[in-house]
Amino acid sequence: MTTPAPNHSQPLEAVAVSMTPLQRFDEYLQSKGLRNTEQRKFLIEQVFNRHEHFDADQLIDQLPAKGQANYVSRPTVYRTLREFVDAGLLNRFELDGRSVYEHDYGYPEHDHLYCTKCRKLIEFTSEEILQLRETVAKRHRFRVRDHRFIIHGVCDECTKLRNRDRKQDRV
Amino acid sequence: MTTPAPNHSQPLEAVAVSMTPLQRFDEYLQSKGLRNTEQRKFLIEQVFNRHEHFDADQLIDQLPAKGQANYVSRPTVYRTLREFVDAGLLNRFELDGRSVYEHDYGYPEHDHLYCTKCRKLIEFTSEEILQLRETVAKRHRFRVRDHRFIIHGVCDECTKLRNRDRKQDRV
DNA sequence: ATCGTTGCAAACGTTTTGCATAAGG
DNA sequence: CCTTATGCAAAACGTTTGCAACGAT
Repeated sequence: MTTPAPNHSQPLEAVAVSMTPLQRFDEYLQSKGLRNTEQRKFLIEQVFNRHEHFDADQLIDQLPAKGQANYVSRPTVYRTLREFVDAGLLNRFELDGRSVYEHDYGYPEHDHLYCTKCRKLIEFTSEEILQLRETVAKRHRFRVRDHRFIIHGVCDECTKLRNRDRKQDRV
Repeated sequence: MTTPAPNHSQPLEAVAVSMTPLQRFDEYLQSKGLRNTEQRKFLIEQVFNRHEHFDADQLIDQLPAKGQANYVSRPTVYRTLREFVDAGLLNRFELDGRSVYEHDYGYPEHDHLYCTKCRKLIEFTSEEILQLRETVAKRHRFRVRDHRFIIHGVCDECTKLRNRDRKQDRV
């Protein structure tokens, strides 16, 4: 399994919101006639506990194992992640052929730099990108829902590491 | 299987190149000490025959079936697509959890609008996106290799279709 | 003659499904 | 009580791999 590094060097500031993720999820469930179960409450807690990019496997690894308290089965994790996305709590995008999730609710819109060496995702915001998006969409009479912009390359730390290794090779 | 529509409404103009894809692939193979087989020659022909976005399954569907002349097995198709990408003939990107390919060699850099209704990919070029990419990368001391920018939404045709359906509903 | 390539079958990793049981409202 | 949610097992999906036979140079 490939696992992207869950950190990001420059955390963006949270946007002020009136409800906690749990409250907002409750509202979503009620509006849909769905139920808030122990598993869902527990997963909300686990997911919004810390701000990180993660995939389903990384989340499952951090959950209690089978037999332990608060165990949640793999299918339920997948089903619940989908609910979180539908509820607007999480953002999903594809990276290296699997789904990666990040906080959406109460978090500013942003895009990513992706280091192909250490698999770190670095967030950045850009106002121009939204303008550009609108310009292009208008030109094609296209109704924009959202976008994905990801810049692939090598981050500063990995570049430095590589340079250091090269120097050592020469000695 | 999900299959994106293979057309794109406004084809970009080909860039002038000195070699055909086959010639360029031959050069690549020789530089790597690899061999050009019947299967590879046939796949080059099939892939560069028409300009479309396609995934592995769509390509395989268009190839002769098992038992017929020029049959190429599924693993070989996958292995060859990878070679084409390595050789710079094709571009690969992820869409809805699978790999999509498009011509790279002799074709200008561009990004995509993706209609989530009809799954059509529409190409567009933007000079600002490269500038923006550089600005962001410099700010994070990031070494850019490339980027993916895809705008999700609904294309003009699908919007018109929907409006027409709504009108009919009212009658 | 060598060594890369092919087709087959089987595996892979991720995600989804059918179904019987459990539990929220 | 009614319906949604869960866990289990198994399937689905796109893709990759090991290997023996084949074929290009």
